[in-house]
Amino acid sequence: MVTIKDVAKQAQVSTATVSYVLNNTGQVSQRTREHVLKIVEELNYSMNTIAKTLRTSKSRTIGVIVEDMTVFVSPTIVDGVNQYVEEHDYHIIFSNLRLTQRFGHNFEQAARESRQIKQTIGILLSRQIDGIIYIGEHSRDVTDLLGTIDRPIVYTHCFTRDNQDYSINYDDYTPAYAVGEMLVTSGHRRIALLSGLKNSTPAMLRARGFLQALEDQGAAIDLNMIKQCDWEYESAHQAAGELFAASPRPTAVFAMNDLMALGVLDAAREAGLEVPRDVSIIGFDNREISRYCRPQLTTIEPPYHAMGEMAAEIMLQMLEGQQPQQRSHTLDCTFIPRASTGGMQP
Amino acid sequence: MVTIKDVAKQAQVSTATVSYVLNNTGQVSQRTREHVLKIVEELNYSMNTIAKTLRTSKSRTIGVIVEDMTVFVSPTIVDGVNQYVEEHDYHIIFSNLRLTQRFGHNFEQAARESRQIKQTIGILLSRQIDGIIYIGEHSRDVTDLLGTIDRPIVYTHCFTRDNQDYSINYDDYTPAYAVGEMLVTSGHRRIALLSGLKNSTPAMLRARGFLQALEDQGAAIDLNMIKQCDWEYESAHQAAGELFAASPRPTAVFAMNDLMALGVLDAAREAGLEVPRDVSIIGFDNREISRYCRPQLTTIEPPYHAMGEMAAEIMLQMLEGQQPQQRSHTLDCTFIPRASTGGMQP
DNA sequence: CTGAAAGCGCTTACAG
DNA sequence: CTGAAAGCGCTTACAG
Repeated sequence: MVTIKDVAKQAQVSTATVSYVLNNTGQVSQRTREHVLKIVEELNYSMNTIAKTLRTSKSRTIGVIVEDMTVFVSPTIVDGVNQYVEEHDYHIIFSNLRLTQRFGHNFEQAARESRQIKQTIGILLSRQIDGIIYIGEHSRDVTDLLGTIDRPIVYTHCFTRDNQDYSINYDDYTPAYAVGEMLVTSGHRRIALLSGLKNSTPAMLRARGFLQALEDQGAAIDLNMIKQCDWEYESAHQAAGELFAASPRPTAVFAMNDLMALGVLDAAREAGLEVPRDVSIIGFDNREISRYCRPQLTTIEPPYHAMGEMAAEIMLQMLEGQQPQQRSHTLDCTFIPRASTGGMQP
Repeated sequence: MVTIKDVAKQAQVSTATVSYVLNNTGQVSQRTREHVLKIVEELNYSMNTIAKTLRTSKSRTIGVIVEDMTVFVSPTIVDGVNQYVEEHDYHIIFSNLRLTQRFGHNFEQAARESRQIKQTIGILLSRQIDGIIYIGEHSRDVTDLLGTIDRPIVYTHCFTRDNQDYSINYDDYTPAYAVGEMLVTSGHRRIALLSGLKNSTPAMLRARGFLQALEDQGAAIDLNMIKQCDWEYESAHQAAGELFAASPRPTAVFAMNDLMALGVLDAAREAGLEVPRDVSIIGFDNREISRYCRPQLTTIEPPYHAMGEMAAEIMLQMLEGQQPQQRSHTLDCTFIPRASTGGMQP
């Protein structure tokens, strides 16, 4: 391995000078600089970042902790983080908690296992990461999960109580409001809502936005048309079956995610209803399946990539010594209109 | 930051002794050991891995290069790697080439951009990674893409010429053979094959296995029933449309991936054919969509997680100084029977 | 503009 | 069984 010392000897200068040239610090004459650079080239010198880190105690490495890599949101967020940091000459050291795989969706249990999380953090810290980006599997309160850490943390796809920390999430309320508004203005009056688990923040926000839109539009809210489901296909399939069997049945259904919307789609088919002629269906997430089911599903796309980028951006700002003003960021979703929605026939 | 020196002073021993205790090396009396450990605890000492790496030039960190994180195979493979290395007290430093996003599927271009890959590797190397695991976006020859590196490399979901290097892939031939065999034995005689791009290794192997099975079963191979597609929905949708319009039409279609199988599914519906009564359809990949389309798709699941684990296993073996015998590993796929296939009515 | 030297936090022959 | 000391490859006041 060729070191700065080899370069210095070969170039007949001190290691200090080589270091100055390499880092563009200090005052070095143009002549010396070029000479050193030539030798660096000749010797094919490559910096030992580890040594630099030990000396400067800056690793230019961000620890990225993802609750579960195999959940569909994770790769895109990680990709966003990765893209941003690489553009700024940082790197990522990666830890996958595998929370879902270990504990299923029993997050109470997982919370108790925060010991494991703390251990993971300890390991990352021992590698002198400059900060931590924590990527939640679903948007929820993770206060106290990580413990106190004397380094910058940015949360994304999750948050902490009272915005103690920096967090990047997306806006659930507005797109749900838009869906409600859109359905009413296109003539629907009997609109059903299939909710995710009720203790979930996104479910709450989406319900609130949706119902507010109905109210603002002067549309009656029929409590029988609001069904509590669990984010999964089957619960929605069953609930929609009941809705479609009732009389009068809904002419539009907003399911809080694409999986549930698929359940609705199948229930409609089984009830002999045609989509969107007889019933409009809207999902949330813009998962791949929403493009390949028939008819294609109108849905809402959360800005996962942008969340990753922004988490990285805020992190690097902090590492440059800035104190970003706003703690909590909420990015906009995109409405994806497809074939599963249509206006009511007059 | 509390260092080994602080511990040594507090414990009234030398830093050497502390190091011996921490690493379970050298001969330390039980008494001293316990005392040191107690101080370590009290001071909440945590190792500076960077310093250790500088000293030992072993970072216990693997560089993982993934061609594209957002391609569906990647998260699972990464997860496998990550799980294995963490269980063995290694870590991952992560780089995403974003090849598809930058160059689309124009891999000739991408190959020329191997300069960028080499730069990425340079950066990883400067961080003193112990080895590199390279994860391809699709199974293909990546010889010379990385250049020469004086550290262990393991390729997965791709390979190099003549098995120069260690590589982990899955077996394309056998499951394709099994599909052909299964279709013939369940009574099908007119069986269509929708191929991926012809210059692709998996497409070639799957075709070979499939056709061999037909031949071994004594089933006639009708060249009109073999269609060259491009892995995407639309090409398969169109090809299947033509197949179903012809007479006689196929009673079974093997599409080389799930996306194409969906195209076949839609073409069947449009042709008024019921699946599987009128036509059986089989895909490949076991993507999420294959479970949510109707009818659910019979398909084949490649062992992505196991590939990641095995890549990591081979890597760690090399890092422990072993020379694993076998260079090229081929793991088995799993057949996933679902509702889109059925036997021929007699 | 350049160099000598200390020091980042560890490990490891070596001596005792 | 334990300690003194060199050294991993860098950076950075400081002196000149």
